[in-house]
Amino acid sequence: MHQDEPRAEAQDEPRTRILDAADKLFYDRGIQSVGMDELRTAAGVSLKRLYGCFPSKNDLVAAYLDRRDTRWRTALTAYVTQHAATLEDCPSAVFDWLHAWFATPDFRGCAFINSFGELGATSQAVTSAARRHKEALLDYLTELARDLGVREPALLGGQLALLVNGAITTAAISGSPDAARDAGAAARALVAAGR
Amino acid sequence: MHQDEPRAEAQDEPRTRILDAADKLFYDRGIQSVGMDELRTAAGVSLKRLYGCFPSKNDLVAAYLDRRDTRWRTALTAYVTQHAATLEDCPSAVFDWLHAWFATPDFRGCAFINSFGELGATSQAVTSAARRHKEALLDYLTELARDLGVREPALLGGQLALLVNGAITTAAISGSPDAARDAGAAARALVAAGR
DNA sequence: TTTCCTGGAGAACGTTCGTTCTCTAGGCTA
DNA sequence: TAGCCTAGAGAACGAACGTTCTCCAGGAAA
Repeated sequence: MHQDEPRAEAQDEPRTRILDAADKLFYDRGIQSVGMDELRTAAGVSLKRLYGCFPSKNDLVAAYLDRRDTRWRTALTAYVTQHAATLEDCPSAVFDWLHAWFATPDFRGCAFINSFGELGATSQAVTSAARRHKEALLDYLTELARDLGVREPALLGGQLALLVNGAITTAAISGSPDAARDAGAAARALVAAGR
Repeated sequence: MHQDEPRAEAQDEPRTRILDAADKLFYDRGIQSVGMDELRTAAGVSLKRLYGCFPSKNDLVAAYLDRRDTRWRTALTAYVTQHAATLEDCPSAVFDWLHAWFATPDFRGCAFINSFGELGATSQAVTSAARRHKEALLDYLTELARDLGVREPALLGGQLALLVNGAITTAAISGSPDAARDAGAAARALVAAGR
């Protein structure tokens, strides 16, 4: 007799396996480059079950982006709250986390920017997912700016978001994580100037 | 008898029409979403001539990116040299030009970032085209920083590039050109701090 | 007029994709 | 054991893609 997993986990284990495979493949190679058949193979799941969990590829893409949004922002905020000793250290911690991400071997830019560039013109769902993600990032950074007691928190928050997005795309295209350092320095200068 | 165009122009008129159609369609909807047949129709050219000018879609994509690179950077530098009264005005002029671009009705982000997100993982040609484009932009901004007599021109140039790329992606996803204003203000603050 | 060459229109080919359908094996209930 | 339901494996389908091929009209050359 084999060991049984807990009920709830076993229940959506296929769904999780599919999402794991989608996350890896879609992020690595882009959405249109990955077929449902390859996805099925990677997830180790039958086509019937794949379409049972996600009625269409669009649904799977939406779920992929949704899960990636929460995971990415959770990882960022967790790192910042854990590694920033003081409030003043928070902006630097953001870019430290980015630097570590950029140095990851399979880093390939922002999934939302990539998806938007690929499908934004044809898929309203992708566009709004990207918009929600970037708005949530902006909200977080604006809140951070507000906590810093800066003169115009909305302005600084927006500028930090520009630096984050610029660093991500630059690091992806250049293939080097250095952009995070320049961005961090710029962020510190902007915070200092905004007081 | 109809009027004859000049020889050289008539010679590659089909090529130009193809590139014009490719520029519009690829930029508007992404590369993989546009088929060669639709391109042929938009260019008003036979399939035979299309494949005579560009032996494969990859070649057309490369030519599309190449022409867009030179046009984009030419337009930027022309605007800056024309609208910046003093050297100090140059950074602001860069972001003024971006703002005007963002407000264009068919603005849809950076063609190179979009192409990279879509095909960077599968096409070495697209990756290196994007890399060359961003490096050329970085060189221009670094030169600009050097002319401003700043302490670390390479650092400031890189930071201006981050702001430019961040503003482009943010404007594209948010659908608003406001990012250019925040980026311009950040650029001025960074220039002032770098002296 | 006949022949030859160019180029256009679009049919055709082979592949790939998203999605559905068929067939079958195996486990549960009676 | 007999009947039934589930789910897996993968064939099948219709559409779309990149690319090539066929056919034919029309102009230049002799």
